[in-house]
Amino acid sequence: MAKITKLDDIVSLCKRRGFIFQSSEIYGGLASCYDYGPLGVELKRNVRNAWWKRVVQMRDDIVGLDCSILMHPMVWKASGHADKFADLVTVCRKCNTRSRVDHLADDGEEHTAHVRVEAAMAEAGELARKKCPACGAVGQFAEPMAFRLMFETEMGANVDDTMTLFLRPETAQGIFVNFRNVMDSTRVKVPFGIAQIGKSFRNEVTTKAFIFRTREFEQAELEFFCAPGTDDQWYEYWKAERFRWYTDLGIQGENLRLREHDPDELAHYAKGCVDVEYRFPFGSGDWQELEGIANRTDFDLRQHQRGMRTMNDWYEAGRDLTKITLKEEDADYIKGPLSYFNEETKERFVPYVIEPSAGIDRSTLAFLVDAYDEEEVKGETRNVLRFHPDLAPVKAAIFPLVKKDGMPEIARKIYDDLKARFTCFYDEKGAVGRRYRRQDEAGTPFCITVDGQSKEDNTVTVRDRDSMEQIRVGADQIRGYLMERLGM
RNA sequence: GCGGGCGUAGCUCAGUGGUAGAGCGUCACGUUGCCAACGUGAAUGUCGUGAGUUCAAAUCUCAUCGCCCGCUCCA
Repeated sequence: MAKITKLDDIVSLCKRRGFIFQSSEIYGGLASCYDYGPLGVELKRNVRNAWWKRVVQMRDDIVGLDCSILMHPMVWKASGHADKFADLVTVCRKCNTRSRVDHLADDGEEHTAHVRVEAAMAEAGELARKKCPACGAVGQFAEPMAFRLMFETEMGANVDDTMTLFLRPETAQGIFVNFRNVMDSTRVKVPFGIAQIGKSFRNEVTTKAFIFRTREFEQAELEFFCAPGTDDQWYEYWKAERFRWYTDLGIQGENLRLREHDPDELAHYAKGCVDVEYRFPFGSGDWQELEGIANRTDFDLRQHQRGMRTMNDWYEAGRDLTKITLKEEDADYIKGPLSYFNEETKERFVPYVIEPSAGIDRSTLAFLVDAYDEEEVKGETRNVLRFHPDLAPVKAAIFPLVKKDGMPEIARKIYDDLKARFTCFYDEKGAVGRRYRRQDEAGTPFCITVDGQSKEDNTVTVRDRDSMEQIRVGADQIRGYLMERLGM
């Protein structure tokens, strides 16, 4: 089995078959942005739907949400993004290595704790005595560059009355700020989860690697709220459950793994974090993150309780986020507005959160790469995408063997019937063998062919993508047959 | 942001100053009639973009955009 190993081959396949195009290509392209073509949009939608079905539809303890990309600026003050997503970076003039100012220490002693951007600014003045962690040169740093990791935009048509907003860098915060609303409207009880799929935006320092790291990307996030003390078991549960989702959809086990973060790698609020990683064929064949599953403790809800208490300061500071600091927590925070009351135990607490956060674009790429296969058939190379039926962009293609003798009419009728149930493709042009192979490269699981015999006994052939074997099925049973084989 | 490589048809690529090409794919017709068959014919190019040098630029120079690899970075 010859697997493609170069990213270029994948990019080429994606363009050739209409999965993924460079954004704004006729204008020379726009860095880090990609468009999904006719097959790609179906694939990506299927990935999204597979996630939603598993995480929301099939469960009675999780509900969905779809919140706006633009949110109140205070959301990002409370979450910490407004501070931390503005890291200062400097370059060592001697070795050209870039370092974050807040990562530098005197005489090169390393520390990785995040500090507020104001503090980093203050530190920037002291670069003269900082040591480059790469080459050891002291005081060779250039003027620090401020990286705004959140996209900014303005709301308001009247230029004199606009407010600067951020495009969300993650969908999770929209869930936290709607925690109260969902609680009040849906009669859910802890433990329960809120799930959301949507676009997020980050000004990544580096992008690259095709659609793996882009500045505009789609996330599928679940915030699963549980009682303190039960968080460890739910964390373990979601690790296993999320890993299984990928393998159930056909990712080969040897290309997938869970990687637990080291304690010093954890964000300050996280109690535990594990990545679901896939071995992508780019870079040095490195394992790359598809999804992170974190135990975020009660950090987020408590932060938003602090944010709610800070609103007056924000107004008084002329709505300038940079001029305020979050108010300290109420001593009685556990009874705050985002707390939960358990009727049975009569206990009130701020729920802990387990967060599985998956990248839809990354997963789509992984499913695409993993499904790709080449095999030798009679001296010819057959390219085939062995998608799981749930993910296949087109579920069945319907052909007349030849474009005459009434075969197209019968095939059309079958096509019209099937397309109401799932995505189908009709093709009557050229040799049937070529049509089969084209569908192989699109990953279509089944091809239905109407031939001479169809008119006599009302049967058609069903050709299997993976084995290339054909069987005859009654034309009036074809729908049920396919639905069953497709697991629908 | 640094270093290296690359950018010519939908894809893979050839083309080192003098008429823009090949294979594959696509389309049409014929033939065939179950696995990328064959025959004939056809369409498709801002040679990434812009400027410069030159009688003449895909080719030389500069700038710029984009992609890949390696650093760096990365909740």
